[in-house]
Amino acid sequence: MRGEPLDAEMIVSATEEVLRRHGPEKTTVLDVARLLGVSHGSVYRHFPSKAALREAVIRRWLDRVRDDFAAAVQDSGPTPPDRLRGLLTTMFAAKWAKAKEDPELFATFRVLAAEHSSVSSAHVAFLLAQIRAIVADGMASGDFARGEPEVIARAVFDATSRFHDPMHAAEWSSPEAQAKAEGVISLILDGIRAR
Amino acid sequence: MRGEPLDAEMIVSATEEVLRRHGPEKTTVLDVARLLGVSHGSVYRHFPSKAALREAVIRRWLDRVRDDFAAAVQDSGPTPPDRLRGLLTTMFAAKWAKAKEDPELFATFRVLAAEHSSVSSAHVAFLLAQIRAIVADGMASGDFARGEPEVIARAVFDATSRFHDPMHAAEWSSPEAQAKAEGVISLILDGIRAR
DNA sequence: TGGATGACAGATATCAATATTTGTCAGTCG
DNA sequence: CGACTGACAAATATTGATATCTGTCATCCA
Repeated sequence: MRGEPLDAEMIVSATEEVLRRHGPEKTTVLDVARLLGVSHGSVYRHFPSKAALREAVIRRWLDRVRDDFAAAVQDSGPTPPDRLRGLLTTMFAAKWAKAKEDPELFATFRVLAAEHSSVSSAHVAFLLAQIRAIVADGMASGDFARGEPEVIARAVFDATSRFHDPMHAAEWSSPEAQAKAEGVISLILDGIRAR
Repeated sequence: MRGEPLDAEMIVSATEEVLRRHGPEKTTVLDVARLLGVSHGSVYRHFPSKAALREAVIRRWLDRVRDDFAAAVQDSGPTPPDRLRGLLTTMFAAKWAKAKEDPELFATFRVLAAEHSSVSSAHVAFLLAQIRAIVADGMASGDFARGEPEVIARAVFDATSRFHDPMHAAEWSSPEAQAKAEGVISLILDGIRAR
């Protein structure tokens, strides 16, 4: 029935497709197997449980978001303040665009991310590291006031939750969202700038 | 069966009681009428719909929160930076305490607040006004950098969403919550301080 | 021999029949 | 008279009988 041999990657792709079509509530292992033209027993040969399969899907999804984001962030500006502003702006824009273009799919991945919090913690850790790197640079160059980069990066992340946490996705379509984000970014940049 | 005449206030209190006992999903107008010893038709004499009744409940609840909060905020400190820190700290502490002491009831009011967004917008407007007053004072006294108090207050409010928005209540019980809040408050205070 | 299958038990979801609730209003009673 | 009642239609929720799904495993077959 199929030419290729069945592997984990194929199963994850098929699961993503079913999730896209039916949403997180209605996707069953049986649907995934059906799409692949195999029995559901075969899926269980590659993943120990439905939960593990869903976790693999959200992990791959977040890995792709990470790669896209890393690519988009390259060229922000020369000085740390500009780069931090660029990083945050890019981060918000990327999430807002995804949420807007396909709200259903975005909600689906939000459910999966909530289900597998350790995977999303890793994603948060990555974003935090990006911020911390710029903060540390800025402290070294004298653009930012000295302090603990880890702590400052965390504060920047927390202060901007409203603009990057998927929990707030419903607010992102509001017309003031952009202005609010800029207000908070400016406040933060003033907060960490050297005096 | 009852000594007192039936009025809107009694009905709101009874509704609050039923909500406390059964949660928002399971409270019916019939339950409320039963608790009061009247027919449900009598309730409809005072409120045009179940939604209007629920709105009255959330409005009274938020009015009480506002009064408690206004009382608690009186004595924060002499200078605007101290007062702003005090205001935010008090605001977070008040909400965190409520959420911790009775999470079910807190969740109930969260549902009602989401249902009647205009009522909660009014509450947000009150909190914003409190922040704006201190920000404006600080600008006048020279403690804070000059700017548009309205805009700055909004940025302060948005940057601290994570610590006051009931949406994030689940995170408030985490041990790092306090430290995160302090990190963001410090960042903000540095951001608005005069240079 | 090792990946794939499908029958199976227990858990979960679906669906239609039934019961409850919302909101109205003509009528009761103090 | 005017606050209150309770019968009622339409909307919504509950229930329990039925169907589907998850996860296991003895068996198949390439």
